[in-house]
Amino acid sequence: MAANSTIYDIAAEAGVSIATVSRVLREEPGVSPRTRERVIAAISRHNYRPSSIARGMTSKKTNTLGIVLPKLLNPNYAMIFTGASDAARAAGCSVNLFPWRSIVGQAENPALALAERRLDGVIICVEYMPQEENARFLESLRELRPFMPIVLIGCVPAEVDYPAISYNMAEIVRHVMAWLIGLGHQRIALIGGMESDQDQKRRDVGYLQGLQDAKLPFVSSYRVFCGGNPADGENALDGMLEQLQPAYWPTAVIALNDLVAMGCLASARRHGLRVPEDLSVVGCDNIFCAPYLLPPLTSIDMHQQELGARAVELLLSGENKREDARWEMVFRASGGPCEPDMRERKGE
Amino acid sequence: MAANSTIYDIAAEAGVSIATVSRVLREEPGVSPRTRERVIAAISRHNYRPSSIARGMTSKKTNTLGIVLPKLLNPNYAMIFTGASDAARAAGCSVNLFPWRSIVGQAENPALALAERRLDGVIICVEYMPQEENARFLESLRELRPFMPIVLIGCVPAEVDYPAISYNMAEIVRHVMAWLIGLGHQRIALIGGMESDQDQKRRDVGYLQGLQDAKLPFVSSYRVFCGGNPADGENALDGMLEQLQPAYWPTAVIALNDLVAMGCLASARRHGLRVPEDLSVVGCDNIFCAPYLLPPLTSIDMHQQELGARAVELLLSGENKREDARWEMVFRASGGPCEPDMRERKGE
DNA sequence: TTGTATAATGTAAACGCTTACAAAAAGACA
DNA sequence: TGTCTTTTTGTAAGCGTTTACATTATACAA
Repeated sequence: MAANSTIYDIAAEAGVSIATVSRVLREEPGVSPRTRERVIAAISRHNYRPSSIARGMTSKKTNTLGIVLPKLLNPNYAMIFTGASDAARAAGCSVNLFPWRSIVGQAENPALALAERRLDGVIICVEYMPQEENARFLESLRELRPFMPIVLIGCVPAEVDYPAISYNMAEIVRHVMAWLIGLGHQRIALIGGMESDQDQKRRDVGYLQGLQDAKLPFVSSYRVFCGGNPADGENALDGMLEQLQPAYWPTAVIALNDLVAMGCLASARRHGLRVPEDLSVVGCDNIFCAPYLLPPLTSIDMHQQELGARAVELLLSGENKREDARWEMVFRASGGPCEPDMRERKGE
Repeated sequence: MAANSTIYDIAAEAGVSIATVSRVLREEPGVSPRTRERVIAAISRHNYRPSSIARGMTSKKTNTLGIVLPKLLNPNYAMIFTGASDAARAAGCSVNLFPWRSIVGQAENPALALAERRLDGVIICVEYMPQEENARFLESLRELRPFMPIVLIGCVPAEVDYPAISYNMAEIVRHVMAWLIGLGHQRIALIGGMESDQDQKRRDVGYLQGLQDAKLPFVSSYRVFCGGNPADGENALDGMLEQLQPAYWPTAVIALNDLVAMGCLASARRHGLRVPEDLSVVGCDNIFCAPYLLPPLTSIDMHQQELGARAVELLLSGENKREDARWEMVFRASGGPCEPDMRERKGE
């Protein structure tokens, strides 16, 4: 009746040796039908389940993958996790989530926190990691690498030689810039991201390229660093608008992600700006609430569940290759053509 | 240099026995300072980390808790997870997430999927579980219980004798009903939840009590079962509105959760209903986007992070007691007084 | 010096499995 | 019937720790 009986109990009960029980457990051939039946009966009588701990001990496999994510409260990462978890389950593994903070809080060798779990592999999302910690982490990952397959997810610099599913934020932002500029926008703000963060560096590159492509000047007031939550976006846009004459207000903003974009919508509304007529807003990640905001949010869909799933597949394949993540722009009402600007005429 | 060296390697390197290394590892007293130092040096030279697998083998502790949640894509559960994860970390444990589907998909004894992991305890969120599967699951939990501490989270019926942090959805819905009725609403809809789901049963009770308290009739059209996503809420309200004469449209809806409420907002908007003037909407869970919807959503804050944290504490305390979850109503623009109803006058 | 208490270290078994190898049983065939 | 295969089953070692217990070193008193 015990869910915690051992293989010995089952063997005794069925009148066989533990090797035979083990064979039945692992569905190995070479067990006579009669014996197999007796063993199965004993197993179900005891509600027996082999200990994954003991199994891991001998087989050196834990059937467990790890995934390191910044935080789950952003639905973006919940999607990645879900995709990874589903794919792993299909392959007979489960996925352990390591919030970024929990492992980087560790001593001088953060990745060792992963090492002691003896995972069969680990997926690491390198987004949002502050530069310095990121560097330390990648450094300590080097120690881990010989013993645990690793796959990176995110805006992974070309020189980082790990298997990865990566996307190029520079390219994405440049694309959005071109689109906005094509709609007539000339004053475009880039909001969010920590200055020190890797992804952000790439976003900046794309932003500057976008301006350059259209021979637009770089205006430093249009470039604001901030955290990744709605309140951060709200404060950031508030600050920008309050610092500038209305005549110089941007006509479009590209937000770090949809959360920041949500904050921008709120700030715009509070400042009497209509979206998209007075201000176009573009977010990123296409989280579930994007279509339900007012106006619905134009965003970049990063296909996060697929991303998570592909990371698992790459991890299990053992190949050391880099793949590109899929992404696409989802057009909704919050992004639109630059309208004739009343403010400009009013403002002297 | 190897992150996967064993205690023997360290012992050899430091010229001591494995017992001594083990003592240093576990910071036991009774190791001379000189020896300790040598061992520590060897450990860091090798980047050695004791295998948690092997540790679990002897110590019978895995320092790992499990948490079973319906899904992470609803920020509600991401919050619970985050709270639990943080609290667990503070206690030196990590938390494994088991999506509900992944464990209920199992054979006839779902809880055994948890058993084989030899977790130090497991938190189970019983929300949304379809009645039949829920029953099977609780049944199989009985087998697990003698060997693994269990804490339930959710609308746990009084007769279920498990340690739990529970909330009474009947009470909450009744409270919301009283509030809406106090604002003059007479036609109140209850939208969402699966008919078979335990929580939903309690919501129904609260709804009926609320009507009874105010001597209002029960109108079956105002009662719609549906899934928990925005699209479900949208379809559900669409269906209700299309089925009824505008004169009989509800003036308020109580939604299963904020996702469903989001869908209701969209449906209302599409039907030309102003919120809250024509239709008040109340959600549940107070997810991060609730304040950013238009109008901002009145919701029930379930203090989910705290809930998760308390579940962990209860689990680790080993006490078999039931605690009440905290909750409070958060008033925002989507819920308001019942306005003189133009529709009623227009409709013949 | 010897003896005794205490601190430091070592030995070996155990945890619950897997697996290589050995042994026994069952068939096949002469 | 006996011999040789083939199938089935069992034995024992090993995985990397912890831990009870044994042993040795050290300190101190007599």
